[in-house]
Amino acid sequence: MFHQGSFPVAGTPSAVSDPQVRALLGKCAPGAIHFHSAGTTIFAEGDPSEALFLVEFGTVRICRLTADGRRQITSFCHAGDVFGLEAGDVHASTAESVDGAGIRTLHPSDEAGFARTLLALALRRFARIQAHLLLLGRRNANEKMASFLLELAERQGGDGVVHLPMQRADIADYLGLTFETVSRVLRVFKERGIVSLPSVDRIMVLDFDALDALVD
Amino acid sequence: MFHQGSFPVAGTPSAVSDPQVRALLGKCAPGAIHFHSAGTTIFAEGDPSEALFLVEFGTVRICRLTADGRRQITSFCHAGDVFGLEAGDVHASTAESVDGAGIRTLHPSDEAGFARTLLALALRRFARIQAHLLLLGRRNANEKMASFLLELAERQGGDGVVHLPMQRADIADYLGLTFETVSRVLRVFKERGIVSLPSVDRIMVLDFDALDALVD
DNA sequence: CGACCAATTGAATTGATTCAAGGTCCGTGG
DNA sequence: CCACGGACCTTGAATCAATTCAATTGGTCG
Repeated sequence: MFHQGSFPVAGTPSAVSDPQVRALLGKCAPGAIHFHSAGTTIFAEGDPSEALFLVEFGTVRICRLTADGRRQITSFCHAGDVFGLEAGDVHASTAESVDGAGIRTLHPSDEAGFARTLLALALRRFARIQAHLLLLGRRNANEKMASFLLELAERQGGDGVVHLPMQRADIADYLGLTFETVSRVLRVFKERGIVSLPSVDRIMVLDFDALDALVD
Repeated sequence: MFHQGSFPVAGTPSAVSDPQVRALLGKCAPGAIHFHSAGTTIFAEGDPSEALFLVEFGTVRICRLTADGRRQITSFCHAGDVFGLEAGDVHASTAESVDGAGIRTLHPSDEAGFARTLLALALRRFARIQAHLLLLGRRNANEKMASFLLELAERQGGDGVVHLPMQRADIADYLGLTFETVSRVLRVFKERGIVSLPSVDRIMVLDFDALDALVD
């Protein structure tokens, strides 16, 4: 079993394919990689914002809570994603490891051109979040789930077998649903022959067209 | 009645109080102000993204549509707000005048430091949108409406009389509701003595604490 | 095996929507 | 000046999608 909490691991060089993130790495003092075991907090709402974070492996959820405990996950960050960028000097969201994640801390070495690199990243994130607004505000449970599966499938780039590093409650809080509804929608998809569910954390997409039809 | 469409008006200097926007203005060639009458499009999804826009007066809605016509308004922009910033070279959203708006076009004169200024703006917008995600995903109709009223009230900075430049359908599409629900929630607020409704486009907030209690 | 946590499934409930009238406001033209 | 038309808003009743509540099943670890 994984050790609890966060601890440093070997600082192997990042193999990041995204050119924008590579550009960012070139402008940062690369920190050590820390391992955060499943469920642990990387930073919390209100913590001072001092660095950026790069996901080396694993999955991170970025979330916010209402006073009475309802949670909204604003994004999942996978290997190669950068998170922790904030408008102010404290974090507005909490970042938690979903499944055991290796996180590299990036301390910006203040150069010219750094803002430009960061801007590109921020704008890209911005675009994704705007798409998520449409999903949360105007799509039903089936459409939300279809969108989520396609997002993961594209991200993982594979043959159609999608790995779910997060549990049902996380998916629910990302899509603005309950975990029971997530479960029910998956069953409906299975009954319709759109997916099969070889195990609880893997989904095999059999009919991409059906999912595409749902999202648009 | 207003002339249809967009036409130039006198290029009086902007009186913008926000320091970040002022900084941006200093790094841009200030374009002319165009007047866009109510309901007209400033730019549409897919249009090439070539400039930034500053709201001089009036209100602008930024929105996205699903294929079957459902609409999500991602933000309202009021006087002093900048919009039109995009990750790619085309607009991902549509911008429309809500009530007749004066819009100044800003062409970035490419200087050092421009990215930094823009980054600050983008991050601020980013923070607001993230808050909106929580609202759309995890709040009920009353809480959404309370949040919206407080947002407008703060923006207008006044005594508690809030002006609504947009109609019910716009509010609904911003909050992920139907216009009927917006209407009903306002009635409930009135019945509870939280607001009074002197006219259809003005809301007088009588009990800010009640609204605060709803949003958090 | 037994305990525990996650996921599934069913049944009842409910918050918001849909559908359908009315009502209000405002500008236009007789 | 008032009647008319149209756009927007309000309100009510019925419906429905998703939630809530409650078991039950499945999987994992000590």
